Amino acid sequence: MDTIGFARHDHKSCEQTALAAVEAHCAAHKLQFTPVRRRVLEILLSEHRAMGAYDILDVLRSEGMGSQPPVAYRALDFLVTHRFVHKVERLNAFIACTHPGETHTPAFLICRNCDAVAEAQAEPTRGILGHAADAAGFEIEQAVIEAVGLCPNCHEARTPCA
Amino acid sequence: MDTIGFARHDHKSCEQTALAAVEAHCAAHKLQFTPVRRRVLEILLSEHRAMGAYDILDVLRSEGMGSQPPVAYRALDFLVTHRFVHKVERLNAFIACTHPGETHTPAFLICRNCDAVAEAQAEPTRGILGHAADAAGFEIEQAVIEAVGLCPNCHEARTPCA
DNA sequence: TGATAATTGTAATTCTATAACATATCAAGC
DNA sequence: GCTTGATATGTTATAGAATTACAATTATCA
Repeated sequence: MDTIGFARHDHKSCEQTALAAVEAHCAAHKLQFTPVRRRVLEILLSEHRAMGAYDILDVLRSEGMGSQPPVAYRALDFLVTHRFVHKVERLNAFIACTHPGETHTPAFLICRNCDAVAEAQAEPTRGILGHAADAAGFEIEQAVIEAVGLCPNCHEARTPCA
Repeated sequence: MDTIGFARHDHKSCEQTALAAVEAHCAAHKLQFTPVRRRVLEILLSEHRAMGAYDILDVLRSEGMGSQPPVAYRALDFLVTHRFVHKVERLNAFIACTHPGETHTPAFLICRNCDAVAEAQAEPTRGILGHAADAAGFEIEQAVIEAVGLCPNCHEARTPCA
């Protein structure tokens, strides 16, 4: 329901809101929101799409902030650990969280045509998966939920008169 | 519910059943179930666990069936395309389907301690994810659903007197 | 049989991620 | 303020996963 999804919207404001939320969260939990970490988050927020670690690294490099993979991966580790950024397994890529700070289980809608990614919400411990896990005696700690398909824009483009 | 899951069971028979089902499906659909493809499936069925492409390649190599990555990846492509094998994105690994031939959306329960993987069932177009997709105008074609946590065996080992 | 498509073999490369170790910076107690 | 231990960064090298490109072979079917 809170899939802002594939619609265009005011980047600047969602970017600033997210950044402020992360800043607040770090301050509250005594986390070091260092320049590299901040910059990586800013890059992801401003691009507003899933980016590979090396794409991010290219930007960092061009800005003189470290040019070796571990620099990017370590910043991403921090951001992912604290749920400010999510990893999209299917794309081996990373995307800024659309509502950092809140606890949640992200689910992603990935367009196979344009690679756009929208973040939705899931509740893996409920529903069929939850029942299967219970039946198997499996304790779910974390879930990767990624749907691949066509986003509204690409879907429209392919079925002109539907 | 049909998570045979983490319990021990008769490998030999599930192996043969699956292989027969794949053979039948290929015959019925005029698919070329070539020696390499068959061998890769056999390896995955007999190991009965998620294996990396290079693990599989090592076995092929030791048997003189091709020693370069594309050999393994192409066989895996075929097997994944026809749903005889699934890719576990979280592990960059592949696992034989426990009920090939039937159309289904696999969901995986991955133990973070012993890397055991159980296949369960999901219905991504239903539930919260389905609603979110509908709301966003997104058409789900395929889904990756992977839960990470502790399997019954490892869970037990960690909480001795629970 | 001959033409076409599908599959396999092989070499090289690209993309993704981590290990290991040195250096620098931060945070807290003295 | 200084010391100390922990945390973070810089850098080199390497490991792991996957694909491109092209040649050679094998299957399929008219």
